[in-house]
Amino acid sequence: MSSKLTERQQQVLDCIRECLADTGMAPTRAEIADIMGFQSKNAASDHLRALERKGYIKLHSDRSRGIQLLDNAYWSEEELPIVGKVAAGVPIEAIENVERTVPVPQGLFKQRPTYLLKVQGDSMIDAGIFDGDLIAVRKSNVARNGEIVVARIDEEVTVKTLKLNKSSATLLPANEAYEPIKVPADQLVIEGIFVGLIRDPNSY
Amino acid sequence: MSSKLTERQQQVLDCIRECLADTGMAPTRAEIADIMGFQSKNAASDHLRALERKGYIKLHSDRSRGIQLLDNAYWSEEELPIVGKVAAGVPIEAIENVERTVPVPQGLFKQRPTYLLKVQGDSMIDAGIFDGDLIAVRKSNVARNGEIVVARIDEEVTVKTLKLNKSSATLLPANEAYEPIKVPADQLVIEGIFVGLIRDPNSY
DNA sequence: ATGGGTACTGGCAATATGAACAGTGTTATT
DNA sequence: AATAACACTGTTCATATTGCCAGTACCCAT
Repeated sequence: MSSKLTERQQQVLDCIRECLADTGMAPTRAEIADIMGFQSKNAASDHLRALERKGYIKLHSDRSRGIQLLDNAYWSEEELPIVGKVAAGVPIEAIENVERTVPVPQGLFKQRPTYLLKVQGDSMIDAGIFDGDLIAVRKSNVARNGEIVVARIDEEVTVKTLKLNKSSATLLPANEAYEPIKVPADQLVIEGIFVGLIRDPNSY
Repeated sequence: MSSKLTERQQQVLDCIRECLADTGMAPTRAEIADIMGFQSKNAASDHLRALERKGYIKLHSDRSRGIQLLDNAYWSEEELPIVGKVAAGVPIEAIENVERTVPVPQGLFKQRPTYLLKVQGDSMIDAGIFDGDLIAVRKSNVARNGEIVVARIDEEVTVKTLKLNKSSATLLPANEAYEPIKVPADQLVIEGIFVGLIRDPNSY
């Protein structure tokens, strides 16, 4: 259907999306020009016409901010992949690991998740994260003290609470049966931050 | 927080929601007046100012269509109401109790929830249901043994695991600090069944 | 080499829109 | 009886915004 966008057009589309997410209003041509760094409003106009021609937006003529996003329901739902059993050495975002996708609406969680991870094991049971739960993860390689993170140590991925010391980090389980894991700061790879949880008691 | 709306103001708010859902654009004062049947744009202006004062919308001055819906997501489709503190005697689905709505996509949970309930207290903590969690509830007046239910005893609403005996029922908490509640079958009112859980660690 | 799509600058006119001001009438509260 | 909030009509003015025309320049496929 919708033909491919050029890099610039994609940037303009992203810019519109951001405005929408930010203020709830579509931008004016002048605002787009301002954000994108154009000297002329008409540059934005041209891009908008291109985006409409390619089927990504609908322009309501003579209406202020009359830009309507089409195709992907950006503002109703976003399909997030569920990353399942993570094989050793495979990056967590590898497509091979995607079991299925689940629609997660924007704004369900304060922080927007990048993907979902199916929890295995009960090491975070005292934090209310159970085996089989889906956790919403925002991809990030940094995290703050006390946050629940998805971390990788030696090709293994776990969910733990992050405790930061001066030169090392500790991954804290939430289950007495498990021991805290102390990791030198340079061996720890943060994959993402826990931003939400979804549990379905009827799931299989 | 946000004070109560008059009927007219509610209608104007609905009108804005519809415009947003329909075209992706907030309406102008003239459009509101047109839809609502006002002869004067200023009638719409007055209502908008009232809505802003009461905390339902944000008006961006001097911007066309500068109406931003606050708190809840603007594009209502599969929005489920969050039922908060349930006052004694008030039916759980009373409109007065609706704090806000959250978009929940169909298919997120195996069983489709009817509403969301914000959990208060830690009586189900061992079942991974924490204070502040949102639980998705399917309205039902029957439940099977072992299911986690939303039940009402003497005008009070609680979330517990249901244990059915011959002539009575027991509501089982998941916290050692709480005692099981034995209820004659005819005094127990099932409000709904626990069908899912949503947790946002960043929610205030 | 020619035409079309992309990616802009710059400017102008028409209109869409918000804001402010001056009123009228009703209802609820003090 | 006075005050405030509500629910409007009607008008004017400033400015926000769109739409369009005229150019320039680059790249790609015929």
